[in-house]
Amino acid sequence: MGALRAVTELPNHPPPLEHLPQNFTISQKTFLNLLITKCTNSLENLEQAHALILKTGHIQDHYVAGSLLKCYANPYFGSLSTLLRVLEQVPEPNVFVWNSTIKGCVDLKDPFKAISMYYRMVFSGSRPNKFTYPQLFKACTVERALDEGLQIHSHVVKHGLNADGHIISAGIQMYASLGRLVEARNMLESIEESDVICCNAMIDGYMKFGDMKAATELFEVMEEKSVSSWNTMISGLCSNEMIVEATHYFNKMPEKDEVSWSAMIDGCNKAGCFKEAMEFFNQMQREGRRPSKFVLSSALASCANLGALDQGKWIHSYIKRNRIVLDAVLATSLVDMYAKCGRLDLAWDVFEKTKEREVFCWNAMIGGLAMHGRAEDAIELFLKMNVKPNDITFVALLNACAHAGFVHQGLKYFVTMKRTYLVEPGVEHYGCVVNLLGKAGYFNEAENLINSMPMKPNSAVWGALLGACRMHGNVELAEKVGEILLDLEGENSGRYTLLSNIYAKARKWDRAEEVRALMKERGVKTVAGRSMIDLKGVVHEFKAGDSSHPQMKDIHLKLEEMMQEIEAKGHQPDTSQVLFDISEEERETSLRYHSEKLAIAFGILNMEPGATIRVVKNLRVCEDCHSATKIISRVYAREIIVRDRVRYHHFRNGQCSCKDFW
DNA sequence: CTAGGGTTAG
Repeated sequence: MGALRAVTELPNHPPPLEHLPQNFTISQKTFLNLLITKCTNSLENLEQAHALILKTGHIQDHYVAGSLLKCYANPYFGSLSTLLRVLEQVPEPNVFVWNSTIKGCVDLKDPFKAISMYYRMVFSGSRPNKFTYPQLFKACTVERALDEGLQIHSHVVKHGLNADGHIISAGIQMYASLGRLVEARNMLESIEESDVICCNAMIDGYMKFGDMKAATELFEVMEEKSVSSWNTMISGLCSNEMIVEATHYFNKMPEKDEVSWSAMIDGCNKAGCFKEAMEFFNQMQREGRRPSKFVLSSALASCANLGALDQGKWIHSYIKRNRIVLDAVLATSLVDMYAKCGRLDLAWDVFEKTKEREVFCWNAMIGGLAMHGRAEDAIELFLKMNVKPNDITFVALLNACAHAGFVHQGLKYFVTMKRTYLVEPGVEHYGCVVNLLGKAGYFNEAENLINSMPMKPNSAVWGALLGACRMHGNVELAEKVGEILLDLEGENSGRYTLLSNIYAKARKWDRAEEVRALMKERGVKTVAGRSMIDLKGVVHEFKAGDSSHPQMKDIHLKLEEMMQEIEAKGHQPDTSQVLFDISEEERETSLRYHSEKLAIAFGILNMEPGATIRVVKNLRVCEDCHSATKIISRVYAREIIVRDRVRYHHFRNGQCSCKDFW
């Protein structure tokens, strides 16, 4: 503000004439320019500076006007409408003013506007330069606008700018992201000297389309590789689930930076290797490297998926200890971690303290409540949202309704999401509603909905219906849906398991056996059930049939004892489904227990009396385990929290929070 | 005169 007053007073207090520099107006302009670049901390200041610029006529100066435009492109309080209004105030914009406008449109998330501004620029006779095109290619990338991209490319060639690395790398990215790898490669070949960044962009493009061979070949022939080249390889390999190869590059690279660690840890997460991700995070600690917010956020995601509450808490305290700013993303990661580790209370603490809540943060909290079956709270929170909900929000909301059996509420939100909130329902929303209807036993309505979908129902939609058939023992429909599913997604072992279990429960043993035989015939491998439990910061993992855990003997003894105990208290073992989730080989060794029973026994064995046992399972719980766990919670006076693939089960005193509805 | 490119997070 002081600076503003000073400049306002400037014209009234000119320095003595003999000291007036010849370019006084220039220096005033420079001062103005400095002022507006320092004014970006609030819209109010910026508007005052803007008024001053208009009043003094400096808007005619392209240098000043360009800087002003840049300020209005600020993502915090900039807005496209003011940006464009400022442009209209600039007489005969020059190339710099146009470039600032184009970049502003891209930064303010209206890339098509950027392209149309370019056309206006060309039409007005301003000649684009090498600074114009990178932003335009970026705009085409975001909008997936191939036609415009081709035209812009031809302009680049026409202006003789097709040797500029900045432009070419943006062009490569555009073509590659649109799957036009040949065009991207041609662009790369068109520059004479090899440019590291262009090569990296090309490698990234190959990786995104799964062409690891081409990516590796290019990487090998590169004369000079930057750290980013290695990083690009690592994240590309990880996104193609090639963790071993990525690790190889990670270990081989001559120097690692922040991004290398982040790419490796997040890459493991993306490939579903959460334990490996944690190991890299721990390795990073051992090597004394300070994790960036990217790494912390990825590590929190690993904790969330592993149910590693202690580790997650440690990261939270690390963040506090080191006074790392809890930005919107990091706060959301924390909310998600706490919710997924079964601590809604702690998730809520973080959520409540987060000032600038973006839609992601709301989604994490609403999704967390949904997972725990707390539909009323999820709906209440949804109604308090002060930002526009997005598609994910409605997935969370509809799931909340489905978990709690709120059919009418769910249907209401399904209708209003489009009408009131202008969010177009996608196939996943239809899946949620099919799940909602099916679980409540409205099979006709669910089928009608599937038939009326504007898009082709995917396997998740049919899977939701099959799940409902299991709950209600609807064998006829299961048969029909199963056939569709095994056709649509013949490689997914879970579908065979579910269908076979439905038959088994209806005592149709021959049909159950047929499904199993079909699976074997098609060579589909079962996904082994795995349960994880976090003990003092170390995640222990159990698989049915895997006796590698050092305490396995004690665990089995404990389990035998537990089973006798609960059978005496009325638990009737249901063996019809127990054995199918594990592979043939394991079944022959006659293992009686699903992984979560092993994990629970381990917990009872090792944790202090009364401590809550938290288990995370990769599949859904079976009925036998569910009813056994209920009784265990009563007999052993333990709270047991099991997170399955879809939701939470909070067992306490012989009851489960899902009210046996899952 | 100013400015532009690749790899990492919810």
